[in-house]
Amino acid sequence: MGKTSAVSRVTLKTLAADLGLTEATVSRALNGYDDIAEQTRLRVQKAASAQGYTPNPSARRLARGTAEAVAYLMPANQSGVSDSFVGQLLQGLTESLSKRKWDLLVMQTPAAEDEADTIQKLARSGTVSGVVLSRPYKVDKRIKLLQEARLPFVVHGRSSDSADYAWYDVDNIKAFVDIVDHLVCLGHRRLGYIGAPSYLNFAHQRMQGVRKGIRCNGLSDADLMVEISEMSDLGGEQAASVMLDSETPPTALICATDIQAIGALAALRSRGLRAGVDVSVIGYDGLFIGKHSNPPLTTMAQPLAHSGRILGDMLLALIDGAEPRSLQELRNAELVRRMSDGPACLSQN
Amino acid sequence: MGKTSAVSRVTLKTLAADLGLTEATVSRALNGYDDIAEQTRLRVQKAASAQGYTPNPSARRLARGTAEAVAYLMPANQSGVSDSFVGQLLQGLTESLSKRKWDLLVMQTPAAEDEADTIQKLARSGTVSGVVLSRPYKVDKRIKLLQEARLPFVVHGRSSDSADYAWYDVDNIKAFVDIVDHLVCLGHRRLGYIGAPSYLNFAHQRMQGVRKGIRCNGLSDADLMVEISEMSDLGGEQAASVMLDSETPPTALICATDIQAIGALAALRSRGLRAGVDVSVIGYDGLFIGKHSNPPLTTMAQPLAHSGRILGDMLLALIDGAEPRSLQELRNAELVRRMSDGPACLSQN
DNA sequence: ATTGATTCCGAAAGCGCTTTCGGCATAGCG
DNA sequence: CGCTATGCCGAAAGCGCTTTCGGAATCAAT
Repeated sequence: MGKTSAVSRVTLKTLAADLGLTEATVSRALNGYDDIAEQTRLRVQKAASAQGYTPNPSARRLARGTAEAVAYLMPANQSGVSDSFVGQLLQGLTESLSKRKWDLLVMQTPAAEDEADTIQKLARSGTVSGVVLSRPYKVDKRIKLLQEARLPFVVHGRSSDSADYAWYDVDNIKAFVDIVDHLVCLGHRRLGYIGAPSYLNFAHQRMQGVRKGIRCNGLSDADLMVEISEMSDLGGEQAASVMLDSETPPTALICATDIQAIGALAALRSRGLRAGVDVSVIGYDGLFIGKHSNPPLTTMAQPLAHSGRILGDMLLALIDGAEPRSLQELRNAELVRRMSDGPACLSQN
Repeated sequence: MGKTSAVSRVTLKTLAADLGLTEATVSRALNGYDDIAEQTRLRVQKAASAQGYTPNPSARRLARGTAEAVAYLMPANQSGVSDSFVGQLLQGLTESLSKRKWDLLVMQTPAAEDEADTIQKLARSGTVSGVVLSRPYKVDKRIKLLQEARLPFVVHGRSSDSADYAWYDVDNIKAFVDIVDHLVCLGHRRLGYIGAPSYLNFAHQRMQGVRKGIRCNGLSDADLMVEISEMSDLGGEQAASVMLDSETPPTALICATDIQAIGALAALRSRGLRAGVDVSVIGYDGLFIGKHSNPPLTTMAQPLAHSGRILGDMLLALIDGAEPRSLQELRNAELVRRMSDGPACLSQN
């Protein structure tokens, strides 16, 4: 009862029998071998589509020894706020994979303990012939495991040692240097940085960018106040509060993510400070929602429009034998000025 | 070169050889058959984990005749704004499925033309043993196709005829009746409704809810102004603009989704109108971002915290043979009052 | 000691498909 | 007309696993 359809499947065997041919011949006819008479090929194709034949993927994969599928390793849901980019990424991935009619699996790497186990299983079982990994850690065991397992993979982002694998990333350092440049141009000299936990490599990179920007602009570490918070609006709000309530509050707040920046805006509002006038706030991500925050958020927008497709294409190339090192793509983020930044408020100096 | 690892896989055969047993015995030992001596079972399990044996899923699926996988049919990306709930849903689904170690595939139903084809292929190929469908249309061909294919499925939402399949949905009608009630209580008598395309059934339901609320409160159709827009901030803004610029603008705007509501807020601002004071705006979804809009958005929050897990559990139950009709769950949305609603502004009457 | 019931494992078939190999035709050549 | 090429298809093995069936031990019972 229930289990599976009572409808008799149409298999190669039944098809072949119907046509008076062998399974082998039908298979080759359908798979474009050139030792099949054009006429029979047509006959077979017609019958196949007429009877609605669809090859059983398990059988084909078993026989071919290939998975015809890749896995996307979802980032663990940090602090409640589910990542809105996941949907976009998946969409691009499916697009890319559908060209070969491959399947896309999504999995979550479980607790750190089981990480190794899970990935090794994934590799050894041959469930997939490739993996897309999102948001790597600074040192990411999963990457090492994938390398050891010789399972092709591409990373959305980079870990600290990114030389030997394929990745697609945004130049976080440059992005945050640019932010600092921008703020210094506006006259800001005391900056605050609201960072994210630095085991996430992008967070580390962004922090590096800020420090580099400070140096390049002739400022010193004393001019930079740093607070690390979790990646949520509340985290950003708390971090901003700490800085704003300090003795010499910064005149500009740089945030590792838009979510935190939006929290920072709330902190400003609750203190009667006007973002973009009294204190500048700049975020990173280019989230849609920044357009509607109060005030609209100035942000570094990262290009992730086609990242899913790009990652998918990279992975396919990799599986086809391309060199991982030849598949490394670095994009630039772009400053989107809205209303939360402005010239340094001199009265505060 | 590339393709697959050169590392010799450990299969049932090698394992069996190592142990001096038959593949059959090893298989049964690993799969909990009770005709295996406890002692040998232990021996086998030890060797298996020591050598890192992981069964080839394709082979197992082929032999067992079951897919051990389900598919999630992503909603087509309406108008650019990718749906943030997808990530959350997938997380819940993977959780639920991991209990059985099943795989989760994500696919997109392609253009309407290929819909039938795609679903029939999905069913006939036996790629998956179940499907989760999101955001159905008012009349949804996919549902009929899944029924005909006798492929177990659960729907996140409902189509117009929801009697015979399993679903998990929010009571949209009640939610919007409640919104109308709330606004009428606040003294509003001229309402505007910013709806979504009604081929999406939830949009249809919400519209019904509004109309019902109007009737129940003794108002007439003349008291309701309706604009349908696409589900985006711009759509909402345009729809709101039309209504606000009309001869007798409504004193309250009900929006089918938060995204549109946020657009409506923008329309208010650009006209110098204060949301919650001059005009009330209420959205639906309970999106996180509404907390930070300008002003914070009053909204009907739908419970989707565990929807993924619930849908997954439902699907598994269904595959186990449960009656679809016994797997229908209706939840209620909850009004979250923030700052965008308030008493009707009498001066406008 | 003989019988019948248990316990445990091996043998074998098969899931649906792919792919190599060989063989029978037919066509082309001298 | 005999020869080698070529075109086209069938036979068969095998991918790695599951599952039914039967048989060889071991045990308890008479």
